[in-house]
Amino acid sequence: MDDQQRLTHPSQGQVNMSSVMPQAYDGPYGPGDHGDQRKQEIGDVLQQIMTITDQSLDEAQARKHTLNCHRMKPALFNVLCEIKEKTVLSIRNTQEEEPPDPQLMRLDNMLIAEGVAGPEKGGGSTAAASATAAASGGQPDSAIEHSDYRAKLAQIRQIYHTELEKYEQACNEFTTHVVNLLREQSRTRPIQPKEIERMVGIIRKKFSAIEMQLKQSTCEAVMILRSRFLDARRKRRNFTKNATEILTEYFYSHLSNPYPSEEVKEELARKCGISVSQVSNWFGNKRIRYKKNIGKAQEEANLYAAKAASAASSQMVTDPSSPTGSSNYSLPSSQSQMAGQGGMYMNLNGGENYPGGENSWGLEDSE
DNA sequence: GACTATGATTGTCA
DNA sequence: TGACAATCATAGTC
Repeated sequence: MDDQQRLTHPSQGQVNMSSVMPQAYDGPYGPGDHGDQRKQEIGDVLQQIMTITDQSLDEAQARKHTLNCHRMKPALFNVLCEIKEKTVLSIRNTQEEEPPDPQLMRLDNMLIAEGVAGPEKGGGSTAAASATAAASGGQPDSAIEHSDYRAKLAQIRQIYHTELEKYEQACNEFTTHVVNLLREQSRTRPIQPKEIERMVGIIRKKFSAIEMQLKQSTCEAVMILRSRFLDARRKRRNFTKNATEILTEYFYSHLSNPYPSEEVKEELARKCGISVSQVSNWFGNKRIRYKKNIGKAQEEANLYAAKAASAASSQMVTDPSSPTGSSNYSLPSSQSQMAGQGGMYMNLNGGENYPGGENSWGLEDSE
């Protein structure tokens, strides 16, 4: 039996589309079988459905009850089922599992990495702690800023979780509400469990879009916080006068070979209260800037030479056995003596131990 | 606000 | 991988 036949054939016990259409209706029991009366009844039922939303809740409940008990209800329900069957076909295949949103995954990963989402790790910013430590080299200032950063991050974390909780709660409430509504409606119109699932899916999708916005703005907030607190360039602090003094002294007392070993760098870092990489940076910058501005550097070198010489002479008075008084480091013997006597610095003008002279840190005769 | 000093970063090279 | 050179970005000074 084809569709057309089925739709118009009354013997199957089905009420078809045409049965609710007055112009095509012959009555479920055949033509002339009180057709007009039944048409009227169905018309009434439909009218009641159309007006049900305008009525008060109690009234509507009562009407709903009447409708449910109506003898034509199963027949009408079948019609609706049939219509549904036809229309749902088009959406049936649209519910395939979607892959996880890469953008959402990226946001999630970032929030976890930053300690905003996921389990709280040591104040919510282990990553921040390591980043700060690396950037600051353990300066006292950084401790204050670090705790400040942690506090702000914890604040962001708290807001994020509060908002997320709110969204989830609202989503659950709304979903429950809609599911209940659909279940209730399923008594008067055909609603399959799959449709309810689909509706739940739609709601969840809408809420996850809101959630994504929340995650996005949280990420932005963390980025701003990070750039404000952790960007090393932004938080550049000049070294203490003492630290600069120590480094400069070492530089000029090793001018023929201003390349401290790792051990010396560590020692300098410890004395200056900075990191080894900062020491490396400092020497890198110093060497380049020394070369670039040799005239000015010589002035500075002579200043340190004079200082070293006076220190050495006073050392000689108090401890004549000491070979050097200018440096706290275990200098190579020749340099120590030169530095102790101010010889190396004086040689600057003679062009022997600085890049402007014969030794341009080619390192062949650095020691 | 302009200018300089300076610590840090980045890209290149040996 | 360390050094160098260029550059950035902030601090400090005038």
